[in-house]
Amino acid sequence: MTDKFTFSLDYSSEECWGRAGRIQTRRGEIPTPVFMPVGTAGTVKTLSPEEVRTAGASIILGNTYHLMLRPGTGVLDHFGGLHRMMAWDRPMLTDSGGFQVFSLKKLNKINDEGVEFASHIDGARYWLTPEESMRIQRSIGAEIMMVFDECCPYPADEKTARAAMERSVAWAKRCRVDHPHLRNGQALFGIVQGSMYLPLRLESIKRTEEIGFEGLAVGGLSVGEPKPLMLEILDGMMPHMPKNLPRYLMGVGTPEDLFYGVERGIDMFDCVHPTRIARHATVFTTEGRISMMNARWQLSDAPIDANCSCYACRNFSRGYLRHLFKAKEILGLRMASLHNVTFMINLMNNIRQSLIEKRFIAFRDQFLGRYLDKENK
RNA sequence: GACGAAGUAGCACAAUGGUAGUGCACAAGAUUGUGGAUCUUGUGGUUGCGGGUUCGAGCCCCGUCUUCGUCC
Repeated sequence: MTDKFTFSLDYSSEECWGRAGRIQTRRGEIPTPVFMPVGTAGTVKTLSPEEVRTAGASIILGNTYHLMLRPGTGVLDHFGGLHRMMAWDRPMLTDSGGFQVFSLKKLNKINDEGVEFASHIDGARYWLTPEESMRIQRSIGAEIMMVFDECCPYPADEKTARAAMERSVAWAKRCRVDHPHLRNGQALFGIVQGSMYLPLRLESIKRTEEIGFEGLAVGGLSVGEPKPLMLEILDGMMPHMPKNLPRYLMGVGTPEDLFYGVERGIDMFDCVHPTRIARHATVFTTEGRISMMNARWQLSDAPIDANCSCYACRNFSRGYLRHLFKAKEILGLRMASLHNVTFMINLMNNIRQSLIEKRFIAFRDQFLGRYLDKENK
């Protein structure tokens, strides 16, 4: 494998901040904008790698925190990394574990050195530092690694937000020192923090960009704040984000979020939402979200979405899928997951095409008009 | 046939003589860098039937029907 990692732009929209490009990696190309399915613990839950490929995924996520606890770096090293262990040969991105500092509140200690976790599996204590996160992410072996950051909760006062931002910058420098440009063939992305304070965000962009990374992510959004506030912060930030780097909005989003992000210049998205709600029977359609548990589908011969190319939509009725969920059959979770992942990826492909063909705004308005208007269903 | 026990929401069960509840099921929501079936809310009762006692009965008394058990 050659250690390549480049980002190039095919087209920048004149209608909005959106752009279409491609990331070249040693394991293949990632067209952008891209939606990345999340495979936290070495699997996109319920789906085989072949299914994830068929859904059209060009890259998936793995998670440092979870993989460090289980199977651990010893096992990962034995198998020569996660790609080989899970039989996924396309690109991969790993989160740094920083988010779990925020989302798993059972951490005992956080200081400038790092974070002490109590494992959610057996309570054992683990130290995670920027250097340790880099070491673990090298064992996993993803094409894209993320810096170890501190994501502060919402709401947070300005002092708390600044402290988390300062610490994230300091940790980002340590990550870059520990993991120089394409060490081990792996790229490293910085993460912008600053909570809902635009001045902090802008300072974070500047100081993180100066460190020098292969991509820049927006962290700390979609953590419970109102959607308009998230978009307001993005509006303020995006014009100041470097144009020559891929821009990654972490942990977002929903179908509508893809439009909101792309038109503001985001190139990469990841989110557990599509696969999580799928396991609870909620699926996307071009006319909005529906629950496959609803009684009204009992006698329905229709597929989830007649325009969808996934296996579930080509073969199964809503009536059958409802039965599977009511009977708690695993196939229901699998088919809903496959559909939602396929839906997000196809939607992003269409968004990319609409950008290139200079009709993004029209496509956005047409899609959201139907998707968000649930009254007509 | 005799004796005993039990009949309460679709199901399984609670409820000193004082506003009939819980779980499951059913129904509708929620879920955003995943702690793998979670959380929230809601619908649903002539307490087998008929009398009686009581200010008041799911509960006490009588009758009756049904089910289960034991014995003949």
